[in-house]
Amino acid sequence: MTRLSRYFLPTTREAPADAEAASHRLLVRAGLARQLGAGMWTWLPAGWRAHRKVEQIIREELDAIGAAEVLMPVLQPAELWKRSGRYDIDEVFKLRDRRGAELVLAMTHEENLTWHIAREVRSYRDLPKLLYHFQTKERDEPRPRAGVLRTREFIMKDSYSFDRDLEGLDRSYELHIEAYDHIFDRSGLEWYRVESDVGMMGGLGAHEYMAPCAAGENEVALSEAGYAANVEVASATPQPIDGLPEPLPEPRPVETPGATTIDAVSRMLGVPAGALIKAFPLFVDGRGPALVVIRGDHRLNEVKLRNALGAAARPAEPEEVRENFGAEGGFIGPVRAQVEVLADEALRGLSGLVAGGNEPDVHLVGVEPGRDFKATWVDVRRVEPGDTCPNGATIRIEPAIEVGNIFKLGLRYSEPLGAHYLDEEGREQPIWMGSYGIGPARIVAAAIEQFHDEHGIAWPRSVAPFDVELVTLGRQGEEARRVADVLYEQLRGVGLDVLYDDREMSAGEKFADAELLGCPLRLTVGRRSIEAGEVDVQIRRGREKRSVPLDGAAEAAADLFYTLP
RNA sequence: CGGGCUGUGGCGCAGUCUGGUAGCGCGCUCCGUUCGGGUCGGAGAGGUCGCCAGUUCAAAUCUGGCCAGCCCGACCA
Repeated sequence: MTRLSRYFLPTTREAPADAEAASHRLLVRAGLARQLGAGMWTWLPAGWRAHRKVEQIIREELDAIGAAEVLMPVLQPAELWKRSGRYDIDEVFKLRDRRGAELVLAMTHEENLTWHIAREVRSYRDLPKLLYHFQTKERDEPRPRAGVLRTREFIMKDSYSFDRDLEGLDRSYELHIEAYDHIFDRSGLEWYRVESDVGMMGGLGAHEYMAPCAAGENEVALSEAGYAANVEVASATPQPIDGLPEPLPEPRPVETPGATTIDAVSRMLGVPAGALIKAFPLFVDGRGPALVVIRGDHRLNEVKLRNALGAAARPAEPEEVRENFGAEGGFIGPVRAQVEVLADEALRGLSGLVAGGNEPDVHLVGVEPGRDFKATWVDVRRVEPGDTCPNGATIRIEPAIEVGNIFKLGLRYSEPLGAHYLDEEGREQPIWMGSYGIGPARIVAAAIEQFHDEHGIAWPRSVAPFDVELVTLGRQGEEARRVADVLYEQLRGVGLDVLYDDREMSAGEKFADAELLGCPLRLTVGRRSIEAGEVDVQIRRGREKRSVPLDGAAEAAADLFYTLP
């Protein structure tokens, strides 16, 4: 019996002043969730229903690939985390119990599960294993934001795969791709599986599932030819430069007093920004000073740079720049540089370029990479909209929220936690692991982000809190109330989840609330429709109105419901 | 962690500059009215002005400290 008169669905006319993201505003306005503190959210009944619908889709698809659900504690011994080397991560919440024992609140559960696997798995016959769980994860986020998109405490589905070898891991990974593709299709979202950075943790491969939306924290490079990559790792063919200067037989110094920016040099010399060589003096961990150069109209991608270097790097300090280049920032360049030079691929084959002269107020014109300086060629620039993807189509860049990720962990946890097995020859082998996450709350939020209008949410039917909102305009004792009471039972009888708005309120308020909550179908029973022998139906997405005969209305509603996106 | 902003009935805000004992809209309660797109009218309830200290005859208002929240950036294995 889900009667709105007794349900807890506190809708509001106005959103909290500090809510900016559409999902944040609508989660609150539609009565789905409330904030308790920074990055701490309470799911109210209707919001929790949506969350659970997402969970159920995930369960079904993971069960379908042979994964089995478990439950693990949030509170864990710090010892495990010290062993895996994750205890020092700032985001890990740490605490002590009354005896002073150190504990952590888990942000993921690799240590926990690997610990058990290490104890229980002995033989190659015990592998592979696919396990998953839903659990509250805790993260001391530096900056919670955008409603439930980034919180300090949230429920995450994590799967972990345990295999005999890399080939086995590849199979588990492929199984997860299969399951995840189904999950996100069923969730009704627009989504992309993108290549992603394997991060500092190493790893053998990773993809992220991204849902484009305005409030997204990530950027994805997409093309019509099916290219999809996180901008952090995206590669593309650059756009050509218009008006490149004529090549010179050798670099020639020119006076460029005070021109320390790309823009200033470009204007002073009358050349396009793309004709400049932008130089970044660096200090590479364990290697010392280096210089990375890219095209003047390009931007450096720090993730790609880190991957190209195979080490972390920081911008060189001003003293280090003077010491190594004989000039201040703005006038340094790769020609006759005394340090290791890395040059972005986009510079390869160009000539007639302009570079810093490595002396104050001087640039060099007519520079040709390869001829005038030697460099290691690398791909470290950020792709730009309009670039050409590897499949030959034009790149566009969209903000997106990461709703899932899959990651080939390799031996990252099995080694420190001692997860081994004996192979057919009786030799001890490490267990190959993968981990695979999904944030149900982010799917809920992304659905709202992607599907809303000025009236409220327009849920995909698979995650809507209810399939149908039944609105009666009749008061206690009126016929419209009696008819709606019957229809409510009939709708439930045909298997629909129904929210029944039986409140004694004006029609306008009930309609407005129904559109705010955004169930795929709204059925209205009032005196007018009864006299016509009909029930009025509104399809929330697009707000299309129809009528169906009162007789058989439940079946008609169900038939219509299953045709909706 | 750096930068910016905000804390005043449940929500959204004004009042703070220029100190004089708190106001508006929505919501809520009651009465009447209306009844298929947030009806209309009337009467009410509800506030330690984020917290602590200081200045002052007097502090929402001035000063100092603290706390919380939001936005941008850094960060987000």
